[in-house]
Amino acid sequence: MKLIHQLSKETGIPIPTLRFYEKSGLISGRRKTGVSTNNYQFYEQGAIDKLNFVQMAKAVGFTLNEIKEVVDLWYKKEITQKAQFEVLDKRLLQIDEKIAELNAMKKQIKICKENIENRNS
Amino acid sequence: MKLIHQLSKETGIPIPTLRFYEKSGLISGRRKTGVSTNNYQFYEQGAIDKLNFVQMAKAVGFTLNEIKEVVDLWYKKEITQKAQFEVLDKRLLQIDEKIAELNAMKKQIKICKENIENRNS
DNA sequence: TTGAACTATGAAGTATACTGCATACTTGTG
DNA sequence: CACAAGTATGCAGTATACTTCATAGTTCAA
Repeated sequence: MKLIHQLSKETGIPIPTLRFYEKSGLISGRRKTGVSTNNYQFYEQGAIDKLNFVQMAKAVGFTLNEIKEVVDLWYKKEITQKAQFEVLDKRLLQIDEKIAELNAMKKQIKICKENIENRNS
Repeated sequence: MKLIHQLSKETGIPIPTLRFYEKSGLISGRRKTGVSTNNYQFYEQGAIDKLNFVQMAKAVGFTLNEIKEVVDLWYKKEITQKAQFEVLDKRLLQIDEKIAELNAMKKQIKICKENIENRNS
């Protein structure tokens, strides 16, 4: 049960960005039951898990919408198993494509390095 | 020696985007020597190589600026070999980080799939 | 109890990467 | 030689993902 400040500290994501993510539907807190004097939102471990995933996915070029599709079914039972697997399997394919592209880039950069070595020797 | 239309066809990148890339310094054509009636830019194979690299790098989350740093030394001799290697090695590290992140995401998504399977059975 | 720190909300601003529009000139085909 | 298609240029507009600002209310330590 963390407030936004602590969530920010634990994930390294600035508070305004977390608010933006909340508004975008990526994470959501809830008010403490029985407290009506404020509107402070409390977050659980699940929010941290989601945010860690968001950071990884962003780093490899997924859009927030693509990430949201996965994160949305993190704890959901409403949609069918088939529909859930469709989303997840699509992402797994994208991931493998990205890994292949990264390996192709490595190859390309290594060729580039060899060219530099050869013409400077 | 291709005009922008053909460059677009061969890479699948829309002409306005190619113009944007040219303005950003990612690619550059040159005018046919001796022709002064127009300002048509001609591109060589190198432009295609660069654009293929750009597309891969973009797909895995590199920014145009990061990509430009690599592409800039594609055919350049001016900067020192050490400086060139620095840029390239930095990108190689980033690539390995991204691959690690993609593998972590795969693991996460597979766990997510297992959870779905278990709670629906 | 007061003031610093924290929280919420809404609206405006910024950076990146395009995307479209208007204009104008050039080239190739029937 | 008309005219469709291609090229160049500049500027405005859009989408995504934040980031900043202004305002206002809340909590807690001294």
